[in-house]
Amino acid sequence: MVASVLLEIKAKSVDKTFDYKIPEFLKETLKVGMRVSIPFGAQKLQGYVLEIKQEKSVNYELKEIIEQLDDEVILNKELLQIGNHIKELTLSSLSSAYNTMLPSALKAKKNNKASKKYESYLYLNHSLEESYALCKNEIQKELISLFESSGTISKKEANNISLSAVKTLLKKEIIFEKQEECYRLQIGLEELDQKKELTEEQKNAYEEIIKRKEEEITFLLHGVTGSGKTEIYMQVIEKVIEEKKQALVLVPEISLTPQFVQNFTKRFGSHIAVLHSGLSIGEKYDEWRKIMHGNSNIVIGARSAIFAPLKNIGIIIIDECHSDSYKQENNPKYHVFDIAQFRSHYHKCPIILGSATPTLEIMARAKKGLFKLLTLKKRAQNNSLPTCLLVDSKEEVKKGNSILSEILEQKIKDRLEKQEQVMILLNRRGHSTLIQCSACGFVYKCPYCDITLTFHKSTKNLRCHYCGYTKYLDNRCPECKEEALNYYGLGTEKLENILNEKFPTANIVRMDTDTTSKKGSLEKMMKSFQEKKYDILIGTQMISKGLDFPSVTLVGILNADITLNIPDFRSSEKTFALLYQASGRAGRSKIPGEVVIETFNPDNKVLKLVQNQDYYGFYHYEMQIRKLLKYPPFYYIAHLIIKSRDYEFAKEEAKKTSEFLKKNVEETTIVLGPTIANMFRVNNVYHFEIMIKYRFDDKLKTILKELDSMFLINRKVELEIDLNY
DNA sequence: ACCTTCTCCCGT
DNA sequence: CGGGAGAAGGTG
Repeated sequence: MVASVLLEIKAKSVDKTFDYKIPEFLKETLKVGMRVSIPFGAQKLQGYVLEIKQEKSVNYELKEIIEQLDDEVILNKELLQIGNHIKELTLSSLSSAYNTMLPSALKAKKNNKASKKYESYLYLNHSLEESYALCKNEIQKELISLFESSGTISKKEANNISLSAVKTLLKKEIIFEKQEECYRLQIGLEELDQKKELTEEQKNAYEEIIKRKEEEITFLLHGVTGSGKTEIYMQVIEKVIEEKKQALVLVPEISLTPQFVQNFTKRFGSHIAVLHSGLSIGEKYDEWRKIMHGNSNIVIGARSAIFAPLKNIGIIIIDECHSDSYKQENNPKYHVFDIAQFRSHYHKCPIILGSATPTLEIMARAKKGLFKLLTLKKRAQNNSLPTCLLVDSKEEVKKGNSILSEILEQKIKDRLEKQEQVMILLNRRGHSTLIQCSACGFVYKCPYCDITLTFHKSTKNLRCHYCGYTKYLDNRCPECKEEALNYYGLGTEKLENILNEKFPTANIVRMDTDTTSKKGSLEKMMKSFQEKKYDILIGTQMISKGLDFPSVTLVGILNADITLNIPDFRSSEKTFALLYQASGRAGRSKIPGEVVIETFNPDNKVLKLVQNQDYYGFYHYEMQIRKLLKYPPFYYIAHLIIKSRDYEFAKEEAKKTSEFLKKNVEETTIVLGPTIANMFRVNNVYHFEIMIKYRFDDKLKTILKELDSMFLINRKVELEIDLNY
């Protein structure tokens, strides 16, 4: 017997299967979808068995499989198909598709040796009554009583009660111990919550979804911030679970998982699995196996959780569906929604897209009738949306308030006195983003990328936010040796220092990737803020979406222009969503909320629309622009990056690529570029980009595939294709 | 991905 | 003609 094996190498040059002989001792156990270890040239590699057949397809002797690496199938039929789907959608290699779908414990890297964890469990040798009778004292009886509910207890737990009693019972063979697989992650059990009464609007949405719960259909649940989308999700899930099906819930950021997990455990108890990048390799592996073995009926997680190996999905929920975190930045550049659609078709179940600010693409499809639109116009407890104030930073600078406007400072003071909470959004981490010597004009830049270095005060170093280059900062200018460095550009770290000076009695916490990278720190901060141990929460965009802190009555947004000025056709949309979402964190209980937005462009149309919380105003305004400039949703965009360490080479290849495309695409397709990419030099690699705008072009994919294979020949230059730009 | 073979250029 | 560097080719 022969196995076709796909190597676990992401490179496209080996993206095909190789045949191996199945040795006698594996004939019974080896199945399609398992990993094996195989000889490949002079190396020993890992691969996935994609096919098992009787005869080999080449006319020479085959090498034998060395070892079977799994005792169960890890790529079932559906996952195998999803891999092929990703390959087609993104033009990536099949191997890189499977690679992103599986937890890293199942990959061949050196540093992820997570194995199954075993723990000792105790069992009774006799019936409960007999066991009680055999006991010599009360402590032993107490131990026996622990077996009443489930028939087994962990030895660790038992030892905590009485080490000696456990020993005695074991010795007398009243109980025995057995090693069993266990799961590392322990989700704290909460007291169960009752479900909430739905409002009229919520009930309508709920019923629409339930009516079509066996169908392959996408709902867009468009509800203002605080309209109670989560409650609808939970009641739909309840229905799904009743029918012995499972729910897949996706959240955009790890910052949102603690809140979701807490709410869901309160409602549904313990059969919840969590998958996100905050877990250790071992924990992720355990959660994955828990799902694979059918031991959880709700999965909550970030992007890659869309691949959770559930076998009978009843509902897929993509919360805050506008978030760009649902698109993977590196290869394969897939979008979660495309995978969700595949699984929705496979399991015949609905998808719910939830958001207060759907992207134009999503809303346009809903308006066209491709998605079923469900709208929630009111906040759930009937409290009003926050009032919103635009402050002109130019005027403030004139008054000498370079960072906090007078009015925002006033309002913060007021909330502190009233013991209400404040959130401040500043979408830039670090201390200062520009360090310049005032004596000679020297500016610190990354030696490998075209970007200024950001100063991080707590570690007293300068960092490149692109390639990770780090350098200790001396107070002396490296050029003229003067001690005259000036710190420009505001980041969250500096803001924290300033607020601490201005409000010395307030407790302030900062949440960004720098303060939440340590395991569990995010959960801790969230909990402390929820318990009002802090008065002010400072954060980057990770605090903007979905969080529900009822005591927050004031939201301040500093330097709202940061996102607006990014050179990207989606910058308006991103700014609108970010600011609207952040505003929505205010006034989520009885006390009405207020929002203060500081900007250098108070007359900007997008900011005005945020101020009025006018989603449809923004939608119609931005749709006109997109139509005029031929951007999505009116045109699709394919985006190419040509990169090389050799500047001239990259430039030349990019030019040739563009010419090739222009010659071959449909007449209605527009090829723009090559131009210097946004981040032109990263890690000393030069980037050029080409943008392809198209509406109907059946040939395009074939052309791009051809182009891709042409680039394989030359190893000095690389082509990256993004079909869902 | 990695190992082997091929090719080209320079040196004595 | 040997040696070193770098590109090209192949792996079942």
